[in-house]
Amino acid sequence: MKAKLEHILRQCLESCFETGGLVRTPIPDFVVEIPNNPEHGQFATNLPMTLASSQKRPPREIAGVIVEALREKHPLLEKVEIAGPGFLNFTIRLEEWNRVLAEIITLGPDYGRSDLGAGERILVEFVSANPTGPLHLGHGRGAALGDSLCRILSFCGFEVAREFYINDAGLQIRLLGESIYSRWRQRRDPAAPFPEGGYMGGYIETLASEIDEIDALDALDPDEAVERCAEFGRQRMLEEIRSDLEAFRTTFDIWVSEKALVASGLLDEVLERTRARGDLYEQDGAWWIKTTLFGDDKDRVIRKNDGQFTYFATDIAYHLDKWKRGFTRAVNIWGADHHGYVQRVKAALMANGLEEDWLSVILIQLVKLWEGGTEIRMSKRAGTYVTLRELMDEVGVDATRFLFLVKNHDSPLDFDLDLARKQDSDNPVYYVQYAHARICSVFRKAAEEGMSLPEEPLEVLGRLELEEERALVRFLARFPSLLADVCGSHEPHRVPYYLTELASAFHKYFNLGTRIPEHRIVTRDAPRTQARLCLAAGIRTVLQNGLLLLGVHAPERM
RNA sequence: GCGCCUGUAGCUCAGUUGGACAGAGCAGCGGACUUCUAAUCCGCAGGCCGGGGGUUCGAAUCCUCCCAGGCGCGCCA
Repeated sequence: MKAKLEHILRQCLESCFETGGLVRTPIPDFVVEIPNNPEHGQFATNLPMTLASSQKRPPREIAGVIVEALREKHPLLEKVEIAGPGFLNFTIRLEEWNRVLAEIITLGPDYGRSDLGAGERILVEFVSANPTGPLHLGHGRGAALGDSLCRILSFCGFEVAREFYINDAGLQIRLLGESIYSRWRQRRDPAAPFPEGGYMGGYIETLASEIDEIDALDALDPDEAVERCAEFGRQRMLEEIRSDLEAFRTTFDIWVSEKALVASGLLDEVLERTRARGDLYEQDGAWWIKTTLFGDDKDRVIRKNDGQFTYFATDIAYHLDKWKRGFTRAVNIWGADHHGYVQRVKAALMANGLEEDWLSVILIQLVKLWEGGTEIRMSKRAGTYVTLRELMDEVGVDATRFLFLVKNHDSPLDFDLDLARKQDSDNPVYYVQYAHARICSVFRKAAEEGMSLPEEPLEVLGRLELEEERALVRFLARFPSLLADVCGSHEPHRVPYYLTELASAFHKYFNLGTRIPEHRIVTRDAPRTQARLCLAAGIRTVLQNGLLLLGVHAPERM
């Protein structure tokens, strides 16, 4: 509806230009929005004010010209008013709103789907954990965010690829191997040394006993044995990560191995190209890339003086590989502790001829865990951290995902275990789910009374006479533009907020019937009941579609 | 020291990309079940939007300077 209105306004301006009512100028950026104050209409625009300077006329006068031009056409509009310093306030005809509701019922699971992305190919890389240990809460937050964003983008017509980058080339994997090998040796010789900075978690011991059963490490020299342990650990941890993510309802299309990437020779190609452009130089026996040419604060080493490539080098190669695979845009979801790398990666990509905004990086802040009013401190090195798996087992996937998604990614998240465990309405996920279950229950009741949805919703929707009902219809109409906004802002947290607000409006409406029987959905008045069932069906559809985009179930009973 | 993020009710956070009088949930107090599910709803109370200055018709939102907190500033990965 908002998009329609914007379109109408543009058309209207064009006709004002043609008739000479307004001087032809470029159309400025203006907004159509839903005012907080209902007295300001169902929609409002600041268009006249944005035109004031180029037209050299007072906003209210311009508004008058526009209103005059609108008056003739557009059956959509019930009322247009000039208000305040030069706003236009719109009221849409009731029939139009009812048409939207009828459409929601027809579209069902497709309501909100769009071709906004026009098939644009976009690569979303997220989680990308080192396969050196189980996933922790930070990964969970990234998984929920990335997965939900992907669901929304593809619902809106983007062709999305979900990718997990496996950091399996560096010293971390070697250290994993050493840690496992050490634990294996300690099974016989408790005095065997444990590597400095090694992985302390109990899962290392599990891996050690697993490998003991299938592999004769005794027969190998230590170096080979560590190698074997590393490969075994990598493999097992990847399996575990993959199955944990699947349990978390997060799947990936592509798993890229850093090791394979390094072996592919792409790195040499990148270096050659960078050298050819003159953005590579040697100093102190190392190779440097001139990232300062593209907004970085200092140049960066990509090959150390010992001949080893830095992590940064493979990162550049990796991102160029994404580009070569034909994606017109890339989104990375990183922990906020990596923010220092954003500019240098972008700089390196620009040095290779890419546009700066080809890559956008979403940084997610830390997750802190709270229980009984105190913070549970976690340390990966010491192996004292709560895993995503434990959290899922403890509070369930629905609550975990919802609580991760409900906050903006750039503010730190306090995860309250006590709250997450609660099976009541304090827990926002149940509040929303309950609204859905309640509607399902209403339909069961209606069926008992022999009532169901009408064949032709438009014939009965005129019976939605309560202001609460009409406001609900208008609220449902916002869903598509909400999703469009999320595609642009990469802020899925707006969806749970919207759903919570919708659930609240529904619960409020439902409760009208507890005092006044005529306000119940199912009454003896058949046409009115049918109209209200339409409304309930519309709400149910939006709740279902919205929850699905969050990866949260919509239960029929609770 | 430099860079990024954050600062809104006692607590946790929204705030439609600069709009009209600042919102919600929890916590507190007081109410509503012979019901389509009370996992719900209604009412009361609670604010110098960290602070100062600026930009304009208009600022929680943009600029600038402070203050406080988090994170990052390796030829580590």
